Amino acid sequence: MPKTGRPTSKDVAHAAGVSQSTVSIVLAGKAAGRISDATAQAVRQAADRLGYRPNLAARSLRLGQTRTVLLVVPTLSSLFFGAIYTGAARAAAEHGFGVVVYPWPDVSGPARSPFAAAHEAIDGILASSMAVGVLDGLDPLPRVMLDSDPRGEAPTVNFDVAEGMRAVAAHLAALGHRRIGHLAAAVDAWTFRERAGVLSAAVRGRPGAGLVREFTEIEIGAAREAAGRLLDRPDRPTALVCDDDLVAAGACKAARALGLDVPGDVSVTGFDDMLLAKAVEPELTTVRLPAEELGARGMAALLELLDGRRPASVSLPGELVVRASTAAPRRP
Amino acid sequence: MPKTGRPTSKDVAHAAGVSQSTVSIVLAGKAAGRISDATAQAVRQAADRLGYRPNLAARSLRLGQTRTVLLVVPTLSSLFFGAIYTGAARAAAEHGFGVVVYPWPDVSGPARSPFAAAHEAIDGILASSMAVGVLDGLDPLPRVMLDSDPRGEAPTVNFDVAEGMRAVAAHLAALGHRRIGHLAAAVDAWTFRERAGVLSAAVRGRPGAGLVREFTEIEIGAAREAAGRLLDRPDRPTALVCDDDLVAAGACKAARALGLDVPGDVSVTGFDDMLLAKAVEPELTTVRLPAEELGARGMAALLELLDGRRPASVSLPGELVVRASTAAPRRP
DNA sequence: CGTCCGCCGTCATACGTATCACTAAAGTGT
DNA sequence: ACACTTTAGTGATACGTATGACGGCGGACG
Repeated sequence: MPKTGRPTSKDVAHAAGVSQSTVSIVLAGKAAGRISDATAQAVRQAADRLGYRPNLAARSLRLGQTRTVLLVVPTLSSLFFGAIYTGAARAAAEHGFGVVVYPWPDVSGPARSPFAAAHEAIDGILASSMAVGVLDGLDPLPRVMLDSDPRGEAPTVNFDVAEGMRAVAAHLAALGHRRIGHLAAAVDAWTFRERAGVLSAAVRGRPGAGLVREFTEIEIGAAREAAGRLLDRPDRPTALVCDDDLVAAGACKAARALGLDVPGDVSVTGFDDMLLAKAVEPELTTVRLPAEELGARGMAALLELLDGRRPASVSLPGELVVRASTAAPRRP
Repeated sequence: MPKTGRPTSKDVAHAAGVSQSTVSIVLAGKAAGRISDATAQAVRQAADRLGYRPNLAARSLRLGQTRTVLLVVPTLSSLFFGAIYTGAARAAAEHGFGVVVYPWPDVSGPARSPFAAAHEAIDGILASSMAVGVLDGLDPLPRVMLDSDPRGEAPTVNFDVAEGMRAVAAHLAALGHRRIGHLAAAVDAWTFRERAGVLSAAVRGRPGAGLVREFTEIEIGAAREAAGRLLDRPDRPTALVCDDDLVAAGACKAARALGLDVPGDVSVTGFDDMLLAKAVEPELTTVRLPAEELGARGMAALLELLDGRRPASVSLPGELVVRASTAAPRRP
């Protein structure tokens, strides 16, 4: 009967002339003081020769843990969440963990089957605040929240959007802008509420300054329309603060459509500093959010949590990047 | 001793007053003719009440399959591959399969551990042609290639880039362009070789037409430089054909930097029609590639393969989308 | 009345791993 | 020489599931 399928630890044991237990011990790196160097060498060689790799299902069953965590994000068709994934996956890999990602609601079929499927085989959850709805009714697995309200029960890893937004406001104030428009994301998430609150406060704090706000989906057409409404006002803002680079790109388009120059007639700022910010014309003044680092730090916190420790909540600074889309207003 | 951990099928059996086997049979949907309806009902109710969900590790161990497939792409920090993932994950979810994604080389640590980790627990591989290098030395798992040379051994699901590129060439020819520049992706992949070959042939087929080519990374700065080299030539092309929308955005920037108007002085075409194409100014004439559908069809093919059938290779048509970045040349 | 058959369900087992409890042999100290 | 420790390794078992081989219990049929 010819051998079929992948070699098991028993096969390795047979090949090396030892017991399966020994193989397990050696390959787990626990040979020190229990197995002689010679035997350990022989086992490793046999494993190598046979191309042995442990069966993860068996290991998971035995250990009661999967060394896999779930990442919940609204979508992966987005550079921002793609970067978060990349950072999270890298950090996880360094600790021998895998990441399965559940984009919600992108993949939500009629049933919640895809999530259910993923959910059975995970040890913990790393979730974006924007996907919080899907987390209801799940097992109380260890959980870390990304860019979410720090007052929640779970540890959080955040961007310091308040500081970023304050920097934007200060930058525009220094240029002499007094009528500010805010293109706010029509998404119910802590980060956007925070941005709106901080911007309002900053503008209110300056005598003679005013703020008007429109909400928009994070989509180019919608952003363009919303920006159009803002720019159509009799007291047209001289600067448009946008919650996202893509929205800012839409705002630039709206301005151009009205015959306005950016930044000559109206300044525009973005948020995120993804690839898009340098691809559009003019290049966007924006707040750089280190999304990949957010993912990595979030994963690190989750792994700490799984390890029984209590990770501290983290807040990553955003950095104002001044490019070509902001300037002093012509007629303040 | 208080119950700890998740309920098992044994717990359900106990609660329903039947054996564990019966629970397994009922919940697998194989009750017909073997278990009475009354008993089946009782089992299902007990399972529901306890919140039972099967342990996937145990199931995988028993069945020798994981109902999980691996998606290999160069990166997820890209709208294009993000869309492929989304399509693939949706198709997989419909069949109760999970997807674990391995972005390569984004997450490649010093060791190939992250991949190895993922690899142990999968039934098949769906791989982008641009990540082909990482596939060497793996178990001969069922495999479907995305956008790859159809002459390979594995089934492929492709874009018909030849047809798309021919449409671009015809569009530019109809506008009166004769000196064509090609900003080709400096990536060794079938799809780009195909594009270059088709464009060369199309231009060669028209008397009096000429083609110059520069290679570039798919990155905005590099694209800008390469486009600059093309536009600096004494016989400056009147149209720039780009292998990617991002490259096209770079080309537009280079043109503007030289004081050239797009499309007045030079036409530019992109490829992919991702979000970027409508965010830049002018909006790009490009070839729409249905990336999400590619992912979905690829996954469907892989699932067929896992089911023992032999999936047919597929070629998805790309569609020319004419927007504002192309026009007749001023001085042909 | 004996036998056979369909129905309903249980028993036992194996998947591959990690680990606890144990043993046999060799070394150590007095 | 004896008790004791250290070294090197083995045996047995459990994790939770799916399934092939059985078994009891009616009713139907000859």
